[in-house]
Amino acid sequence: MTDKIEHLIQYALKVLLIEPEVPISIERSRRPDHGHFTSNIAMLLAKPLRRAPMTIAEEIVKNMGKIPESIEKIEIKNPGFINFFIAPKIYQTVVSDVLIKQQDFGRSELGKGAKALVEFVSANPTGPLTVGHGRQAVLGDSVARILEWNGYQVDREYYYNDAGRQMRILGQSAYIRYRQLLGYDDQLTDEHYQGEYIIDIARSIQEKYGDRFNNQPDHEIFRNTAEEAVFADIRNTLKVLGIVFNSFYNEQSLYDDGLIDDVLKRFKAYGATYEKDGAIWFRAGDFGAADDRVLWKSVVDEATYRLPDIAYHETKIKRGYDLIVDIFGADHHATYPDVIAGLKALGYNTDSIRVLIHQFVTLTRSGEKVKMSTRKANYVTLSELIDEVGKDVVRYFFIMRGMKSHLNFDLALAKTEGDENPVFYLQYAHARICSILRNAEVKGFKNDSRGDLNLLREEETLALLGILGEFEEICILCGKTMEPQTLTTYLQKLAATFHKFYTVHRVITKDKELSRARLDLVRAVKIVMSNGLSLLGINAPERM
RNA sequence: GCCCCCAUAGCUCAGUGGAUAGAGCGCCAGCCUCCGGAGCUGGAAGCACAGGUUCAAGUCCUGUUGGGGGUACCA
Repeated sequence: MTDKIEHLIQYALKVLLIEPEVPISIERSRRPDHGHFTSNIAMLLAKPLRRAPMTIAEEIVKNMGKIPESIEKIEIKNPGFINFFIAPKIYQTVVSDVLIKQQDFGRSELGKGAKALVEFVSANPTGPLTVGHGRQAVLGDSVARILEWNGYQVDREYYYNDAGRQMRILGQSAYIRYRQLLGYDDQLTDEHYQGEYIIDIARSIQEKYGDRFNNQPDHEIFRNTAEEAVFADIRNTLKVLGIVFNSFYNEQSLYDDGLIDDVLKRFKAYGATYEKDGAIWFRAGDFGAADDRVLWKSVVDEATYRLPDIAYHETKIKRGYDLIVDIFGADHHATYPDVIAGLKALGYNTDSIRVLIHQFVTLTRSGEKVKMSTRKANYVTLSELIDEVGKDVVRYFFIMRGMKSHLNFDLALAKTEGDENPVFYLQYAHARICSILRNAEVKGFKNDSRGDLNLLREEETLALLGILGEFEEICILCGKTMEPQTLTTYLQKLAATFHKFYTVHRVITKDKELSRARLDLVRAVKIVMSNGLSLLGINAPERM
C-alpha cells in the first residue's frame, strides 16, 4: 500500500518538476480521523522550495494523476499533512491473506538467508542460572526466533569460560565442602561459592570415592564434577524455558587449538602490542577503544579474558557468519569495545557485529530489593522462578520491557496467578477465539467455508483489520531493531482491539453470511496472535 | 575523575522527529436473557530541570539534578 502512495507522490513531484532531496516518508496515521496513511512530504519540501507547506500539499494532491480505487479519499490537514484513506475492500483482504499463509503469515525475507549467530547467556558454569541470566536467555532466544522469522539462518551459541580463575575457585569450593563432609573444620572464605549446590556436588564425590581425594585440593575431580553438575542444571533450566543452543563454545578449546597464541602472535607482528611493567598491552586506544588494555598478565603467566574473547570472536567471522549478535548484560558493556578494537587490529571489518546490551533485573521481594550474587548465594534461581510462575509468565515478564530499561521483577506480583499478569490477557484472547470456533463447529459452520469479507465494515471491525495488517511491518521492524518488546506492545494492542470487537459484535448470529465473514476475521486474529506469541516462545492455549 | 544506560500518571511501563502522549495495576462509577466477565465502558491523574537544533521535540544535541552499571594484570 505504501508503495502505491509513494508512487502517487512521486508522480506528482515529477509533474511539478520537483526533485526531492529527502526520501518520501509514508507512515501509518496514529488517529483514525487522520486516515490510514500519512505523508509529511509537503513540510519537508517547504524549506528548500521556500513555499508554504499547505500550498505544496495542495499541488501534490492535484497532480497525482489517476487515483487507484484502493484509495478512497485524500485529505490535506494543517500544517501540511497529506492523509490517505484506504478503501475497506483493501483492508478486508488482510483476512484472506492471513488465512492463506497461516503459520507463515508475517514472515519476511529481510535476512535473505544470511547466516546469523546469536551468542547469549554465556554464564560460566559456577552456579545455577539467576533471574538476571533469565532476562538475557529470553531476550537472546526471542531475538533468534525473530531473526529466523525474518529469513535469517540462525545459530544460538553459548560461550563459557572453563579455563580461568572462577573455575579454579569453584573446584576449591567443592574441595572445602568435601573436607567438611569428611569431618574437618575447613571454612569457605568470601571468595568461594557459598551455594547449597556445592555441598551436593561434594557429597556426590564423597559417596562415590569416600576420602580418596582428601589432601588433594587441586585434584581435577572437584572442578570437573562441579562443572558437569552445574552445566546439567543450566541446560535443564534453559530447556524448560524452551531454549536450545546449537553449540556450546568453550574457552579452553581456543587454547587447545592454538588460537590464543596465534592471535597474540599476529598482534605482536602488527605492532599492536607493547610491553609495560612486565605485561603485554594491546594498543586498543589506536583502534577506537577508550584505553589500552593488558592482554597477558605479569603477575601470573596467563592471558586476561580479553585475548580469548577476541580470538573467540574471530572464529565467529571465520565460521562464515554474516550477522553476529552478541548479547551482554550492562556489567559487560565495557568489554565489547576491546573486542571490536581487537578485531579491527586483526584487519576485520566489524560492521556485521551487533552488540545488544540489556540493563539489569532488579528483583524485589515484598518490597525489598534482593541483590543477586552467585557467590553469596542469596538469590532466587531462574529455575525456582519458573517453577513458581510458569514458563510463559517468565518469558513474558522478561521481554515486556525494553532491554535498555532496568527491569523491575516483582516476585510477589509474578507469583500471583491471575489477572495481574499481562500474558494472560493475550492468551485469553486466543483461548476465547478457540472457544468461539468450537461453538461455531457445533452450530454447523464448516472450518473451511469462507464468508463475504465485504461485510466486515463496522468501526471496531475495521480497527481490527487495520491491526492485523500491521503485523508484517512490526515483524520486520523487530528484525531490524532486534527489540522484541515492540512485539509485546503490538500483541497487547491486538488483544485489546479484539476484546473490544468481541464485546460489541457477536460472531455467531442468525445471519449466516455475516457469521461466516466474522469467523474468518477471528480465525485470522487467532493466527496472528499465535504467530506473535510463538516468536516470543509463549504458548497460545486453546483453553485456559 | 572518566565512560555507558535510564528519568513519562500514585506504582510498573509503552510511545519508528509529527497533528489531541497511551496501557496495566491501584482508586471512583457503570456493563452478563446472548459465542469464555481472565472481558468491556467511563472518570481523576503525567513527559525531572534549563538551554539549543527543527516548520514540528517525550523523542535529537549540550548542561544540571537524581538512580543503575562500568572504569582491574576478575569474567
